[in-house]
Order: sequence, then structure tokens, then C-alpha cells
Amino acid sequence: MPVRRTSLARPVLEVAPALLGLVLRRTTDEGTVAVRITEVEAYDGPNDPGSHSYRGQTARNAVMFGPPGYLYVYFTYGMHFCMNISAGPPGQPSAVLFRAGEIVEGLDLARTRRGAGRTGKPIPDRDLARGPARLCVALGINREENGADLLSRTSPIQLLPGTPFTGDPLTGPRVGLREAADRPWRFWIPGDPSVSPYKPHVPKRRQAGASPS
DNA sequence: TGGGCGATTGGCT
DNA sequence: GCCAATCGCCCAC
Repeated sequence: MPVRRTSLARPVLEVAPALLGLVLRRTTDEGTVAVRITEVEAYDGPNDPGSHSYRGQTARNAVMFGPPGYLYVYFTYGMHFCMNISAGPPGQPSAVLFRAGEIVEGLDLARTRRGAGRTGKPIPDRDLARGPARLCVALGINREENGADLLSRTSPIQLLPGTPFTGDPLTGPRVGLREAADRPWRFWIPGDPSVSPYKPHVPKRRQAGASPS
């Protein structure tokens, strides 16, 4: 059984760390892959300049404005998908980004989906879902899964109790954000090898001859 | 309506 | 560590 929807209808800063250790499980014609969540980030709606919902509802971010427990998938950098779960009390367009996890079922299918680099070296297991875009590839998530219900018994994509994480999560700044980069709203399981490396936002270099500093 | 830039990744120096 | 890939969103014009 998936987790209960009421458990996600709380402030997103409470929900996010509580997702650590839970399992995302997806079944398709190809088979099943399940991932134990090891790293997440909270996005707190209109109070959060780093959130896609900060400037109000659009076609892209509509799922964040709906009820908790639904998949918000967005496309970025012209090639990657990232997945969130909508969360928060009614009226709060909040979400939690799944940043990394450990494959706990369907290792072979996850490896196949992730492929091999040009060098042909196999991808280490810990890297299969290490990073938000890699996690989506491992689970086979793309634009078509946007809006899926993660908490339905009959859904092909479910959020399950999994192996609870009972310790204290570590917290730190969110990865790659320009706005509100100081808020420590990233949560991860201490010492887990699948946690993604932290990268601060790097402003794009302006063209040569542009404004002096 | 045009264009800058992003909740990233992998390959190369 | 540096940088290209690649496209759709969204705001400024």
C-alpha cells in the first residue's frame, strides 16, 4: 500500500525529511524498478523565490497547485527530466524534489535504462539514481508521467513505506539554485553513497567586453 | 514575440 | 575544473 495522503498534507519542510527511506516503485511493460529515496529538496511555494510556483500558476507547474501526492515532472537543460511530489496543506503550491536514491529492485532494468558512457564502462550501482535526472532515467520517468497519482493502490508509480530511515537527516543548501540558495532545505541520509554531490550555482559568464566588474 | 537561462550530466583537459 | 549539449519556459521588450 502506498503511504497515506494525509501524511503529505503538512508543511513541506516537515514532509521532505520524512520522505527519506521511502520507496518509489514503477512498473511498465519493461519490468519494475524501485528506488529507496536518500536525498530530497523542499520547494515552498509562494514563500520561496527558488520554487517554480513562486510567480504563480502556469501550465507547467499546475500540479504543484493541486492536492498532495501527485507527480510534478519538468524538463530542463533541453534534455533532462526531474520529478517532484506535490505536498503541503491545501492551497500551498509546494513540492519535494527527489534528488537521489538507491536501486532496491530491478537493478538490471535500471542499468539498461541508464546505458553506458561512451567509454563503455559500466555505471557503478551507487550512481544509477544519484542525481535528479539520473533518478528519472532509472525509473523511466518523462513528461508523460506528469500528474500521475503516487498514492493510488492501482497506480503504476507508487510511493511506498519501504525501509524507514529513523536517524536524523543532514541538511544543507539546495543544489544549483540562484535564488534563495542559502535556505538549508536539502535533506539527505548521512553517509549514503547515492547522495549527489553539492554544486553551488555558477552564473553564466558574460560575453567578452561586457560590463567591467 | 524574442532570447536568456535553467532544481543537470558526461566527457575531456 | 571546464564546457557543450539542447529546448521550453517565462519575462522583458
